[in-house]
Amino acid sequence: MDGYDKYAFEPFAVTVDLAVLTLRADALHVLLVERGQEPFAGQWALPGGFVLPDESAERAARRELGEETGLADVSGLHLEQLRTYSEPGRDPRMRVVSVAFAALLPDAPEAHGGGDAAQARWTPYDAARGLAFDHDRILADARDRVGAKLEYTCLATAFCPPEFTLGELQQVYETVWGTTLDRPNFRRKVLATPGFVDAVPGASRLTGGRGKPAALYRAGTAATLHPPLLRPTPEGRPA
Amino acid sequence: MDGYDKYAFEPFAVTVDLAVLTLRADALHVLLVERGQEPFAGQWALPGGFVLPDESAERAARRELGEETGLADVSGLHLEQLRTYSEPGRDPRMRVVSVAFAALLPDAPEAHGGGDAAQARWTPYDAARGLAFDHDRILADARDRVGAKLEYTCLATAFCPPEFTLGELQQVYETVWGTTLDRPNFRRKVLATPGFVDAVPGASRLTGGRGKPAALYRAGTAATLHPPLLRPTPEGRPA
DNA sequence: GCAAAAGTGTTCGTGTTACACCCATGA
DNA sequence: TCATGGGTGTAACACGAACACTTTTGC
Repeated sequence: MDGYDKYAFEPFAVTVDLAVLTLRADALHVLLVERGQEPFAGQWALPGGFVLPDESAERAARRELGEETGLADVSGLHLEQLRTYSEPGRDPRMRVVSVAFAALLPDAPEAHGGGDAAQARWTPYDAARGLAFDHDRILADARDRVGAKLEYTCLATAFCPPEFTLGELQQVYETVWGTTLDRPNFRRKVLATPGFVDAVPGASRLTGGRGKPAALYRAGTAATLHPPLLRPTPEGRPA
Repeated sequence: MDGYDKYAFEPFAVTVDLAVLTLRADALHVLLVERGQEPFAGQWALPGGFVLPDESAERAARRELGEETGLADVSGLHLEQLRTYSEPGRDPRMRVVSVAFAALLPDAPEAHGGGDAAQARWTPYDAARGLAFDHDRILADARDRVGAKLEYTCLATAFCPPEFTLGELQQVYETVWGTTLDRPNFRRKVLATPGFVDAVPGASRLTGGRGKPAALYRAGTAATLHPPLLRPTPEGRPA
């Protein structure tokens, strides 16, 4: 920004909105809160709140994440800034600029509703329509971003518990992308990427009740995938 | 955001910062303005300004882009939201939240300095250090984003004039990435991607003074590249 | 033994890489 | 005719897709 007319600025409210995503029963779920007052009273919305005077948007997002999920420690969770929504009419009351974030959780504690929200609920992504404000759009952007970043980053481990099987990791990809992947090829691809996952020596876990127990892995230190793990059916090809 | 304590918000100034990028003499250049007042008086900074009460950040960015570059029509230029910078101390005067954008220009008009800025200048990317505020960081983020998007989108044409040769398009990649590419392979890759470029029938242009005139192309309608055009030396591999 | 899930091996085709080579133009 | 840049051809190779097969567990 520049410094001319330093006091000729228009006051805005700055908030954060969170698309808190997790995987439950092999389906993408998002944390929604029920609005208690107008506008959009009774409707569902993404959790969020004001950015306080002494904190950054990132800090505000992490604070809200802790309040809304009820988790004791949210410091390790993946939080990603999506973009900022600033259309003048997006909040009917006043001029509100909102910095949107996506948060990725390994597993979801069922009980919540802490913080400001009267009621909070995990909702399947496909059922989360008709949200307050422009939250439908924010949620769709969050899913797009996460889906795209699975291709070229190690983000998928953010949906997994500290120790996980390759089958669970594959489920993350299949659930977010809505596709199926070839298990042998997926396995090779992941293991061939140094730093994506680290094997837990000797550890294994029975997954489906039957079958061979799967070896356990931890998230590695790598952040990006080279070469990327591309989706089977690319959609972005306008004739 | 939620609606509780609807008037208990802290007023923020909201601004936009622009990393206006172009290619001059086969080098990435960025548009900088010289600050006339404190803080950072006399230092160079990215152009930008306040978001007005009735406009979105995107509209503000495009307005500033027109003012700073002096171009009559900026409606066709590529403008991309990078992220929002909201650290409490980033502006010593007050609480300023800034939405950063990258703008890509095909060619740069030399004369400018319109708008608010006392002086504006195209600066080679590598020479643009020591900027005011956190603009070093914003500029670096802009370059990273643009470099990454060249891999999997058709963004490169945004640096080219309406009609361009494949050699010029290749120069975009080589300049932004700082690498060299194999010309025959680059050519095939681009032409094999439907919608990336459309041939201008019969048209050709002499490029280097000598040599065979190159065929001309226009930007196509496709937005993404499948499969992507990966950089020769991937850097994001923490071992 | 059978079903189910993990893990291994192998083939085949596509796409990238690395070159050699030809074409058209200005000096 | 030479230098320069555009354009074509092609063989080698790597990678991913597809699928058969083995292993280990619970019932």
